[in-house]
Amino acid sequence: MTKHPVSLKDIASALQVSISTVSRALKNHPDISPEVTAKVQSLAREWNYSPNPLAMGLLRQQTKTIGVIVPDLVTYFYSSIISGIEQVAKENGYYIIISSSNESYEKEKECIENLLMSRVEGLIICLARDTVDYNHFDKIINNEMPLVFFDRICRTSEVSSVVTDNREIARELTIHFYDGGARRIAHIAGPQTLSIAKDRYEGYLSGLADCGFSADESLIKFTNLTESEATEATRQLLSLPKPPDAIFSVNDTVSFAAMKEIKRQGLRIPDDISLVAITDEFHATLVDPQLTNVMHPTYEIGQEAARLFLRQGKQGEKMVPMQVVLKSQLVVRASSVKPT
Amino acid sequence: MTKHPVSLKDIASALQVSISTVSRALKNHPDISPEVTAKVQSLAREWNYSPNPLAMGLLRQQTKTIGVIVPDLVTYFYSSIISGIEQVAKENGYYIIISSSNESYEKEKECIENLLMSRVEGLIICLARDTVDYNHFDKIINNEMPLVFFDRICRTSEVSSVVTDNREIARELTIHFYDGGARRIAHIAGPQTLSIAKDRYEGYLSGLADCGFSADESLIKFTNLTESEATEATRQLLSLPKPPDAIFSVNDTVSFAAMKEIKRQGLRIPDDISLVAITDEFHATLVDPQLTNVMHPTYEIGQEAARLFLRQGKQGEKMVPMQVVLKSQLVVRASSVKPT
DNA sequence: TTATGTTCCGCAAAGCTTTGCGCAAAGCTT
DNA sequence: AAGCTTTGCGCAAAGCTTTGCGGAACATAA
Repeated sequence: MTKHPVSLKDIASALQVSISTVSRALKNHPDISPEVTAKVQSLAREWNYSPNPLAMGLLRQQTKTIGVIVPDLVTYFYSSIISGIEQVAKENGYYIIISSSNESYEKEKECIENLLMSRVEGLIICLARDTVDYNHFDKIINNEMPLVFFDRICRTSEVSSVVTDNREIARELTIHFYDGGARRIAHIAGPQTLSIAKDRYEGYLSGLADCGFSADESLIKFTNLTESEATEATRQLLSLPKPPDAIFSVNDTVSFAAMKEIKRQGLRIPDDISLVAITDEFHATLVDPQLTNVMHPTYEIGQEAARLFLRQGKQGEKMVPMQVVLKSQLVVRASSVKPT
Repeated sequence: MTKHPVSLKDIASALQVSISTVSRALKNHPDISPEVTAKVQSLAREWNYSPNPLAMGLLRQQTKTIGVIVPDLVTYFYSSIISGIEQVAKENGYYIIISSSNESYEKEKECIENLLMSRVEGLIICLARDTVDYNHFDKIINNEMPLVFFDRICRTSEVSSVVTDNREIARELTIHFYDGGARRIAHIAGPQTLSIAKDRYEGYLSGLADCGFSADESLIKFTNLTESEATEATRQLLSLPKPPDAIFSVNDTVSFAAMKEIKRQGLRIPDDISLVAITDEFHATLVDPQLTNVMHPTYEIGQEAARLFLRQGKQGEKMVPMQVVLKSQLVVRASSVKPT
């Protein structure tokens, strides 16, 4: 049993032919006689030969590797997006290296450096929460290296991206609250430097307007998306002289923090407060009452991001940044329908 | 701006010295004069040189890559274990390639083939649910390639592994039910081909014995760990003439399926039925009532698995399979304490 | 001046694969 | 039989890095 993987050289010396002959025989090159070809192929199969990706990479000057940076690894949202990326990547012969920025700007820069050192062919990135300037992408963009942002994006005129229709769904959702009987609709927002947070905030305002309301400053709380700030924001909202009768929270972390705080105070959902979560079906149906939720097509986001990436890799010519917008879905459950 | 990453050759030709001189200068080899060393290092820094991992891999005959196979990617349990692996791997200059077996035996074999073709240096694996024979690891074991199992393990006399104290925690948990007032303690078990399922089942029996009970066949249901079978098992238990007053479910999927079904039938937790979940804190505290849970040290499992892996890689001599057992923690919350 | 010793650097091979080109032998034509 | 084509294979370079060894240039000693 060979300790090391078998190479063309091994086959060549076993068969007393040259390495080039083996290489050609394996791809049925017409220069090689049928007899030799047969012998080579049969031995290659028997010994389970497969080309050394390192050597191929060196030769072709490509690593067939995509770097992926996400704010965290353990959330369903990101892990299922990664699954989507992985599937398309694998189908096209690519590997992915996954890094987590832990929502930190510094860590994000570090990840990029590391991935570039690993010679990834390009990057698929979801911005960290703390990322507020975008110059660290200069090097990548200038080198015309494939780059795709998803969910939290920036520099859209230069970089392709995949997003969901955040503005629109936030608007729908706000109107849904109104239709469900809510009249004081609060919003726990995220940092306005973050594209998704900004879009959802604007959608919220737009929805309010559609319902004939103007924004009430006291019903809008900005957070940094942490559980503790979200809890605090909820607490403040609930202690208002006239508390909200519905809360639209900007993402899943905030949604669940709000829900916990509402329950902790002994308030009833949706009777006292309607709630919508941005999360997946599993989590939405896990709790009582089941949560109306905005479901993102996470797997598809990943797939689209990978496809966008691959498209960039191909056309060496003129790269036109593209933006793919996927539709989220509002699934109405008990948490947002007030008893009549 | 160079389109391609800078190589030793680029620096060498810019400085009119040989490639070997550049290589040596970068590592402060005494053969190289201080002047040349200084020039080389300064240009290397300026041009942001970093060695090509492909070339290094080819030279050293190592890819610095660990293949990781998990049953699924989107569960907190596995994704946080992967985080742990990733951290230790990165610290030691290793990359990881993650594959999902989707709980399928066939897919697991396929993943192994693919990873071997990618020239991973070894594998860290959690067995798929459907894996019932273990011959597909022969090739890896015979080649003395580093291999570590975690959580769901096999061939322990040949392969190192990381597990939690399943038997013991299952026993404790059963006794905890008894102490909490339960007298008909049911168990929704998993396939007995799976090490963890078997261990927990045995721990359950042992705990019952400690409480002076013998096992009641009707209170034990075997499932394949899917949500649907778990729901069905719960339904059967609840429809017994004398239904259980506590349910110990073998894993998180089953735990939540059981909880949902119990609630669907309008039964109260813990008043009618006590429940313990095997899950993380986030999920345990998300629901009403908060669930007593068995918390696995997931991140540490990943770290330990990676460390075991690295230890194997080093000592080329005699490889002694090691088993690391980590302690799980039983965190008591409302779901298992019956009102007195 | 010659022999010996340093100092400082380059050559080349190895690791694996692909591919343009060259070359020998065999077959064919006239 | 001489010249041409075809067939079938090998050489070598390129992609990047490390490292043993050889060697030129200079310095020192006798």
